[in-house]
Amino acid sequence: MTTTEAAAQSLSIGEVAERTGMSVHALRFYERERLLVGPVQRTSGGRRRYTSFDVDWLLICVKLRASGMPLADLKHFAELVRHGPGNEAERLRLLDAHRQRVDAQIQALEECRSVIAWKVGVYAEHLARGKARGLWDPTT
Amino acid sequence: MTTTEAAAQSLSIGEVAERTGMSVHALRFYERERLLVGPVQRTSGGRRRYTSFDVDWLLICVKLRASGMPLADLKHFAELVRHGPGNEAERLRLLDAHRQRVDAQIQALEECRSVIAWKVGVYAEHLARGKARGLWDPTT
DNA sequence: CTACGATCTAGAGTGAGGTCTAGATCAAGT
DNA sequence: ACTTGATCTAGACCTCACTCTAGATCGTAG
Repeated sequence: MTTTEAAAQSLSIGEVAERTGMSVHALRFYERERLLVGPVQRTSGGRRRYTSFDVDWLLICVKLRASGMPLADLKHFAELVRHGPGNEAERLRLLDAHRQRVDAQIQALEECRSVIAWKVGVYAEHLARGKARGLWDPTT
Repeated sequence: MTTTEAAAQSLSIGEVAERTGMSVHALRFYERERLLVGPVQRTSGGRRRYTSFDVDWLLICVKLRASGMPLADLKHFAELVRHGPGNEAERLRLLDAHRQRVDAQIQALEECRSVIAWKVGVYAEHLARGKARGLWDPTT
């Protein structure tokens, strides 16, 4: 076996990049910016070793980022978790506020979608009816 | 009456900013970047006068941007419309590709939403059951 | 005529979120 | 020992989409 044996317990930065879809650059950047709950462990040689907790946290980060949470909020959330139990109410507020923003975003996107779909329909119909007929309103 | 009389036909940049939700800076920027279909008309004094076509186009731009279309694609779309009839098939392709991206984005957001909602539930339950109990998995 | 706000231009600056580079070090295979 | 590829650090650099600045001009109200 290769590194896969020890990997059950800890992963290299490259392996974590693969599993999370982040780049190794981004992983180092996140650590520098204190976006992780704890500092990442190191081998005697100075290489990072990520635990499955780290990976789980990163997977959550990926979801939060994908849904538009700014890094500042992510950092705040990481700080809360870092300070341990006792601030769950604030974590809840943070996440719930974000959930509401995501809901709003989905709504907005669905509205955009229908506008776009309508325009797609206009073009499709235009093409179906045969090409180029005189006055073609560029805004429709 | 103020400017509202002539405004039925053409609007100042400030009025357009109000109606589209864009800033006057952004409006000038869009023009410089050739994101509008035509050049904006000017008064003898050099002030911009926007037609209702311009405004309609800008409202479409706003929707496309809000749904994540990059300015480069918007520019391409503007070019196609600028070159008049004959390229409707390409316009259709462009818009339809974007619609598909929007669909994917909505799907992704809904997935994020459910992950977040689940975590919100975890915190809510934790709080409901009374505070701080020993081993609290920071990743859940 | 004077003020004053809105607009003009060219170009510099901003903030978010990474991404890349250089030069060194580590670890594994042969 | 040598080669190769992954990783290390600090810090420069990048793209995107605006946003702002300075200094001039326009246009309207008083």
